[in-house]
Amino acid sequence: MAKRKAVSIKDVARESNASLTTVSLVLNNRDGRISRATRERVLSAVERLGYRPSRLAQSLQSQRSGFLGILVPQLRHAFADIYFGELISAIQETAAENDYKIILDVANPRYLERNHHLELFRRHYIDGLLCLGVTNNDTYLDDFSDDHPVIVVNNRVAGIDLDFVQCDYAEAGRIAATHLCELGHKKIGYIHGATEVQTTADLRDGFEDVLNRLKLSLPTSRTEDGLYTEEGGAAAAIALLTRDPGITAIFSGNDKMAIGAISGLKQIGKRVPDDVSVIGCDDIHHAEFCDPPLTTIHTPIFEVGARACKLLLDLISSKAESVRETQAVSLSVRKSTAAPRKGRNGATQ
Amino acid sequence: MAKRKAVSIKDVARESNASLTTVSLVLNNRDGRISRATRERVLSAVERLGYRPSRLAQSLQSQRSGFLGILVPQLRHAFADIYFGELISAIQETAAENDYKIILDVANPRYLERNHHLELFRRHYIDGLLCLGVTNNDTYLDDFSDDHPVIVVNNRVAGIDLDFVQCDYAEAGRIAATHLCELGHKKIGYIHGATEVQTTADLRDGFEDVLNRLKLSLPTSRTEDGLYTEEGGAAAAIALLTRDPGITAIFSGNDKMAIGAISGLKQIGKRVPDDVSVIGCDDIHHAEFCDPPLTTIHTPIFEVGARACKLLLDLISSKAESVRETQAVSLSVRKSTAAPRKGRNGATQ
DNA sequence: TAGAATAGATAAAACCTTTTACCGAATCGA
DNA sequence: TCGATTCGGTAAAAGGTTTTATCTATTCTA
Repeated sequence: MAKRKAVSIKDVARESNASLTTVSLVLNNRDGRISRATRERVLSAVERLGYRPSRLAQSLQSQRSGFLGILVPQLRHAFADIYFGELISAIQETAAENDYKIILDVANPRYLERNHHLELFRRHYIDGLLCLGVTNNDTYLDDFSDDHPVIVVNNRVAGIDLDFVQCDYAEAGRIAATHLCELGHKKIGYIHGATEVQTTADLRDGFEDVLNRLKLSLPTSRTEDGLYTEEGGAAAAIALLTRDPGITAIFSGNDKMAIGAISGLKQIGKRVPDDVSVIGCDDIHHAEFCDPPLTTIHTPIFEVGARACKLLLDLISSKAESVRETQAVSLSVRKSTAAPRKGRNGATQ
Repeated sequence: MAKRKAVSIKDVARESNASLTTVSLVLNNRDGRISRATRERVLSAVERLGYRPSRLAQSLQSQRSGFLGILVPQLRHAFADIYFGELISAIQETAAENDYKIILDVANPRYLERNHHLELFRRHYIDGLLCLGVTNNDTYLDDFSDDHPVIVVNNRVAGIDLDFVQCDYAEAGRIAATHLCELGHKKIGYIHGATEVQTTADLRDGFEDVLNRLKLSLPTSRTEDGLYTEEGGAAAAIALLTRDPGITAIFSGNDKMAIGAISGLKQIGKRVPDDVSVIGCDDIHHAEFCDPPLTTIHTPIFEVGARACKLLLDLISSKAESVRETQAVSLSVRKSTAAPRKGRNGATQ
């Protein structure tokens, strides 16, 4: 691993009998002031030496790093999560198309305590930041001053005035409720994720909204925390059905928990959708391949990621002042929901 | 977004009536040459001004970027894949512990054609590179010269002499074959992933090795490509059983395809494991929550990622010269494998 | 008290670009 | 032929660090 010294613009200048400036001008195509002969001489020297400008020096000079940061929360192996993966894919693709590179950071307590999130800007690591998996407890978002381009992706933070791009989770809740009610369900259980996530609150609001309008309530006895995980979803479903065997349908705050719920229901001898319907939210790739294939609300996660990245770039280049966008969602009907069986239909209990 | 000028070391020097050098010396704790009084004066100015050294300037000076690159292949939404996610989690965690940050790049054809992978080093983006999801077709790996720290993660490349950290896939194949044979299976199908991946070849070699030793062959008729996806796994399982209904067990090159295979088998009325046993490889988190829970080979992916990152850092700091490591794998028995039913046991066909 | 040693601080070079301001030579108009 | 353009090119500053070599007091030794 012997580091041979990197070739710099000086070497090119010497090799081509031109000045530093001339080389730089040629390379950056600054107005056509350089003669054809000189240009070719420089270019051939560049080729010969294999010269490539140092991005460190360029960034230092231009005061732009060319990096975008992605900040994800600390979860069990954060990046192994399909939801974050999808967002990150979208962001990196969009960034690459615009000649930006992506830096990945995990906002664990130690990280925040040491103000590493602020260092990101202060020490010129990045030109803009995308925050994923944010909750209402993430007060560190308040630290970012107005002149730091920051966008919250697929979420909002109650009480903090930040730019965001999100899906319409209130509408998602309404669609799920409407679907189940139209099938004839009356006693519907709800498995929720972390309540400190704003979109989770939106989802529930939309869901309850429709239920209330139809005079169907959502008592806390039909509500369980599924911890956003498969295990949690399974446990929640079992708890719900044990407490209230009259439940004929379950709405789960995400697909992971929905898949867990189906597995939990099977464990206690319930068939899906014959005995209990299950509807999820997200439409992860895997949803199509469970047994039964999962009916769910499709949320355009990839598009949200791509859009957030694009708008962040606009923020950086001052093409935009403020970003607040909400994307439409839709129902994706598969095999995990059906009409309740006659005779068990709510009235039994 | 009015950018107020960032405070530099010069400002601190002025504010504290000291020279640039003194400030730098204080900040970097260079030998105790600075008097207590001066040190405090400087530190208080730093505090007052909120000064943080520019990492661009530091990197330019030190010729170390403080970044590690992760290069992943272009797949459908690469980062949404659990396998890559797990590796990336491990790498980012290890990097952060060592004060390195992670840059994410996707090696699509355009990227490689423009030699962006070489620019990574030449233009001082990164100090070292980790290549994920590499195949034997990835000749671009040959471009990296000896003085560029590069490690291939959980793979090798036939014919190219590169550093790597991997799981013992040959052993994984042997374990799977042994498990199925011990249960009494004779006609075993095999769903493979991309044949251009070296570890896939290792896996098959180990698998066939045991089969051959027991005088059980693996004819091509019992072999199908599952494309590494759930859909592919489902289609492959259906194809296998259609072609040879006597098959009583299937070994799948990864868990995703195994889960797809189970779903495919159900579609054609086969029960798992009653009619057909299925064993996977990887032990992804989800494997525990399928129906039935998947028997699989546990590969320590997270550890491989962490180890690869650690060794890359050793390479960078010249603590290591060359890296070649193979991690042990183990059998994780769940509910998707069982002894074949009497009377259908191979002899039928 | 002269000379040496030491403590404390600094000027300047180096890292590598881009950009501004300037200079000399050739060309042009009158 | 003189003055003004234009053309081709360059020196130098700026961007923010770290480090080396150097300088000036002060204290110590003989």
